[in-house]
Amino acid sequence: MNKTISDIAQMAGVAKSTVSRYLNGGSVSVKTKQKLERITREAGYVPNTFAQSLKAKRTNLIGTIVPRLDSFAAAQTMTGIDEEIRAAGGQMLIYNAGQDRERELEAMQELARQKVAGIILMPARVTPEHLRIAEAAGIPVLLVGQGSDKLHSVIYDDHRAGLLMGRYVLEQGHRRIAYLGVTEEDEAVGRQRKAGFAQAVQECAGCEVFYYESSFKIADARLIAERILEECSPTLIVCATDNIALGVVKAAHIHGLSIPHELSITGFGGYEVTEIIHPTLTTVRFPYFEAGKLAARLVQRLAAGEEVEWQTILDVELLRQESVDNLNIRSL
Amino acid sequence: MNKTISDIAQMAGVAKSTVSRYLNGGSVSVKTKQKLERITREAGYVPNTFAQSLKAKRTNLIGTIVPRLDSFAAAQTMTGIDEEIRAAGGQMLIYNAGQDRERELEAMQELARQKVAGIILMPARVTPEHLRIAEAAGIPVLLVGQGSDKLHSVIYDDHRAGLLMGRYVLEQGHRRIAYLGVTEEDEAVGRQRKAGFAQAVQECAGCEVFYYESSFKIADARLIAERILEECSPTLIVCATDNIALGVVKAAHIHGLSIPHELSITGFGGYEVTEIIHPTLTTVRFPYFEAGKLAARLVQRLAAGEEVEWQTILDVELLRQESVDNLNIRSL
DNA sequence: AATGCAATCGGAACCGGTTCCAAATCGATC
DNA sequence: GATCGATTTGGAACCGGTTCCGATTGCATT
Repeated sequence: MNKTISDIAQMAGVAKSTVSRYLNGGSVSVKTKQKLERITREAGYVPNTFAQSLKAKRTNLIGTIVPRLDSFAAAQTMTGIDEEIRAAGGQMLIYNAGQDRERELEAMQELARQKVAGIILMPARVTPEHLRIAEAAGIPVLLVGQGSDKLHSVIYDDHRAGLLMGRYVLEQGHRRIAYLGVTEEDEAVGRQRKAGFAQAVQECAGCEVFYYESSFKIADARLIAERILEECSPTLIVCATDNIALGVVKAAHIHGLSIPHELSITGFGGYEVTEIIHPTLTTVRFPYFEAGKLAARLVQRLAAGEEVEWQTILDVELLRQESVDNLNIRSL
Repeated sequence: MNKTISDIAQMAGVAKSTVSRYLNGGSVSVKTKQKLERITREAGYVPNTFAQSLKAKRTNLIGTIVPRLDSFAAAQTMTGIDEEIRAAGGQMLIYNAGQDRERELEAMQELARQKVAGIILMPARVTPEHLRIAEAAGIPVLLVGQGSDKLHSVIYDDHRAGLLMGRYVLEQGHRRIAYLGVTEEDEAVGRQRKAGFAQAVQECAGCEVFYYESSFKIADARLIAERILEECSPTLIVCATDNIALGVVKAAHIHGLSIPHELSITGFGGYEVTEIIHPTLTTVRFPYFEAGKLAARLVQRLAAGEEVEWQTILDVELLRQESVDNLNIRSL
């Protein structure tokens, strides 16, 4: 049913090499060019991608491995990647790892099998296994969100994000603070953000901080928040992600605590929802979309054999909104 | 650098047809089986997908065309599709149409070119162009969210959703209501939901309803909400999507209106955020995830040449939450 | 009209698999 | 040890393109 290049060649009475040359802009006489134009159009000819890739030994696909599809950060990053790749005439193949390291590794191998031009990976943690597979794959692998000294990466300044947030809330007069973080297995979110925050705390005398840990899920965060409220009744809870902050907001509502007067809350991420809820959530904006665009550009340059910067650190921005009370004013 | 089947054959001292047979579970003696097992492992052989697909003339890819990547509904649906396809050993290729009909059509053609096994399409509207391309593509196309008498589809009971919501809010005593909908070009969201709601209104005497229209964007909804509040000061605003409802919630906060006592608000969708915000949003839950799973199953069966039900209507569920005031109690 | 050069074209090989068919091998039986 | 049938194997064709190379054609020049 679908026409092949040989069919076209036969219909036009030329060799298939001529048809191929016509299709790829090789030297073809005006006469045959016109004839082939007509025939390919009438026959509705579309070249077979596999045959092309088989010969070319490559594709214009960029594989993207995301931890999950239904997260704001992942969605924004994917949108950025997609926009950039499409502009360059390529395509994005999305692989959902479902927050499972095994599947992340499988995905890399599978994408390598499919000879994608490059892989963009958003891992929770970079393990030696990742490096091994990336090396064996023989195609460029670029990390987003987590750095590595062995792979190219686009990362956020998580340390500075923590520092900015820490300094800001201390400025606002908070001295009894709970930090609700995530596992330290996550270098960027788990360690760096916390480290930045801890540095800010160190710069300030007489501040008591209680560290807690949650998963990335809203429901989990909410449960831990209840424990925090019982155990140490802080004036503020700094949450490692906006989603965690949403869980804490929920817990505060349930406890009947008004935000920010009875409990201040902050997040990290800059999710759209932070501006929608009331009060709006003070957070640090991470440029997910821009990271996606940049990652796509870089991985395409890598695929083309160019040298690119080893690591790009994207800047973050503190968004001062309504969920943090200014204790200085109140105590006047 | 990458080994081919011929390399393996040479190393093992057999014909490449034997290697192929070994790989695909054909009849091979125990001895050569063991030898090939060892050699393929040591050589790290991985078959070339293109060569396989070229011969097989098909892939195990399912193409998914979404209107946008950063929407709750799309993310949930994609997650469902992905889960189901992965379980069947297939893969999902995501195409982001960016809410642009032209790109939707392009995507269909491009996916057809790549000989995907089937296409899952989430269109805002089904046009004759869609049907034409779907027909020409020669591969199964399944719609999610919008129906058509020419294509297989998985849809939601939008009419019933509107009806349920309408009846519920009328039960709660609301008689001065604004309905903030979307363009009627969108058959499901724009027409059916509104029609269901309108039917409920018809069943009830003495109810005044004001119809407005917004885009799907939170920011737009917020602007229109301000106009609604000025123009007709309803006791309740029924919004065609949860995102629109979020925009209205925002506007209400800005106007200092307390929800639900001074203004009740409802949405449609059942986005996660509706349970997080305070007050929680009364809405109708749409089974996006289940729709994705079902769509994936169906499109795979279609790809296998099986007959499947032409249209599946998934049921919706009213979620009574806190954003609707019960006027009956108040007026006692 | 013969010559030379560039533009155009056809044929064949190749990419890396799968599959068909015929040939070779094997073990069991007589 | 010859015969038979079942297994196993090798060879070749094929999928649908691209590309190399040599042959043909066209055109301008002498």
